[in-house]
Amino acid sequence: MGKCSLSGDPSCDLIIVFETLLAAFGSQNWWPAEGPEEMIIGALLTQNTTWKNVEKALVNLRLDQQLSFSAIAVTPLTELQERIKPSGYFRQKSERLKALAIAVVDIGGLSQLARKATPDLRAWFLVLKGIGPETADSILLYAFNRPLFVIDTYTLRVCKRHNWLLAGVGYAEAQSFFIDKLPTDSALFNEFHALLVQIGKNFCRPNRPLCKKCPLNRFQI
DNA sequence: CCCCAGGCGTCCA
DNA sequence: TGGACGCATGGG
Repeated sequence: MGKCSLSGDPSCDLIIVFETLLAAFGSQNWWPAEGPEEMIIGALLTQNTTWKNVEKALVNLRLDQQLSFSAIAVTPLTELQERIKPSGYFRQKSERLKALAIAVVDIGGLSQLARKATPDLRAWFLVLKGIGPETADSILLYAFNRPLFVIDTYTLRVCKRHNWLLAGVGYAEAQSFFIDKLPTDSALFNEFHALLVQIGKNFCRPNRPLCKKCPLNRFQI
């Protein structure tokens, strides 16, 4: 329990924010996927895209027995495009997803990847086109159980709306804001991020003033 | 009609 | 190094 870095009030700790969110929304049990491969595929498809549209693409892939890297690695690009079309950017995403699948297959699967990735697992993913910091951290946290805090548009928006972070703050600084104040705990990071998405969806619409009903209002500066 | 969604790569100053 | 812009479908 660090001292309060949110507002100067020692009672106002990020852990208290977490407890408040957990009480408001309950355990989220993320990521919504059957296994690590499905999780990673979903992570790529959900970039700047609603999860509802991603689910349609995942259904298409599942029905065609294509919800695995081994299948995607050898599927024709045009077929892959048809399956993932509902999740948008299908030309870009199909190329990137197939390249990722081939890379994973080449290294011998996810368990081999976890052992052999150099210089480390995060860097291995970041080299691939279409995998940036958020997608890489999501994969590490939700597929590999590594304690990295994921920063997405919801998280950034919530932090800035409540004045925890300044408007210009980017990914790395926002990530430090959380990991520097929290115990290194992948289960905590997992649940916390999922809860921040919930608060973002429900009480933090873009280009709008602070929502009066937001459960986090007592943590403002 | 508008804006938005669980980003990222490229380009340009 | 950082801010615009394109990518694309589907929903409110």
